[in-house]
Amino acid sequence: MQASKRAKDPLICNGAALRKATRRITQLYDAVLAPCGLSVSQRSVLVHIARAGEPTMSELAQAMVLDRSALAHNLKPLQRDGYVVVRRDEVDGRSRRVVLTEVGQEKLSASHHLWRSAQDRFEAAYGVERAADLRLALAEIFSDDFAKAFNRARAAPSSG
Amino acid sequence: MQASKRAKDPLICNGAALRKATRRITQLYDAVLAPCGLSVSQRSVLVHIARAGEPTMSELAQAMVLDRSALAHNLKPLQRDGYVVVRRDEVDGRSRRVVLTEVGQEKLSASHHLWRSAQDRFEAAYGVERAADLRLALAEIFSDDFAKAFNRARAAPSSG
DNA sequence: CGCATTTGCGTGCATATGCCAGTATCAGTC
DNA sequence: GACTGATACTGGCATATGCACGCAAATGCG
Repeated sequence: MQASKRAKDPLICNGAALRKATRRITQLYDAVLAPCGLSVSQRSVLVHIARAGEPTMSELAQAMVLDRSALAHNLKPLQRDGYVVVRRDEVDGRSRRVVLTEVGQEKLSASHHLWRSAQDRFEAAYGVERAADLRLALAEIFSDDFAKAFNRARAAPSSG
Repeated sequence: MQASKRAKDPLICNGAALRKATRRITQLYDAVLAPCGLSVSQRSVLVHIARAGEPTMSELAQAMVLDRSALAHNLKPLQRDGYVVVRRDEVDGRSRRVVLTEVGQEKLSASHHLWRSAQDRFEAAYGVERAADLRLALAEIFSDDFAKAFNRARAAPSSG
């Protein structure tokens, strides 16, 4: 009956399960973050920029496990709202560096307590330790090494 | 690596981690599924329809943890390609029932070995048991009960 | 220095996802 | 049987995501 019982079923797609969980968590976090006007997705971009300093488009896309063109699209609303600016790299004219503006930094700071609230709620429901373990598992999965291992792994000869 | 060490950091957003892992897995699975012309997302819709029989839009959306309007949009390419049809419910004229066509069933069957290949690769890299545990964790997270627990867990006291 | 290749991005198109407003339909009331 | 409220769905708008293709700039080669 329960979906949780069925989840052990090897016929359940890992990708579909991941997508469903992501949709749910995005909804829950977005609802909590709503008052500050940032979505989880948008806040994640600002966090990654702040973490990296002034990354190029490629560096930022790589860090976010995001397609370059998708990143370019995602930056548009953030540029429009004045949270980030993109400028040509001084050394390599092909590269663009993404920079967090003052307004963007303030917005990010202002979003922190709301994000913390959402995170706390998640961990109250799921468990602090379990959440940390989950993040570790997810970090392994989205790592470049994992993608390499996936692509190296030949499909197991199905019994038939 | 540092990335995996940092994942334990309580300042890492669970939502962002989930989104990154989902983007990665979607890319990996989609690449394997490409020959059959279905994406993980599209195949997941067909799987859920097959599993449910002839669900209404609401039932299908609920099962997929997907917004009703999002589901309606997602069905359009599948209708256009003749994999599903949507018809009014005989009893309740407001409801629409989503039905898998012959072509849709064949497409789903044809995609199975490709999906199995992707799933096997994932589990070769991540571990069969660990994958089953992950699906269980994800199923817990996207369950309605979890959403209720999340929404109950409020730090701020409600006036009433 | 001039040209072919490589590299870093942006654009256009298609799909994915969600919110809100509007429409159609059903159930209950008088 | 018309009015009222609830329910199921659709459409419009905005963002998210990725692929194919084209542009601009750096690099390698003669």
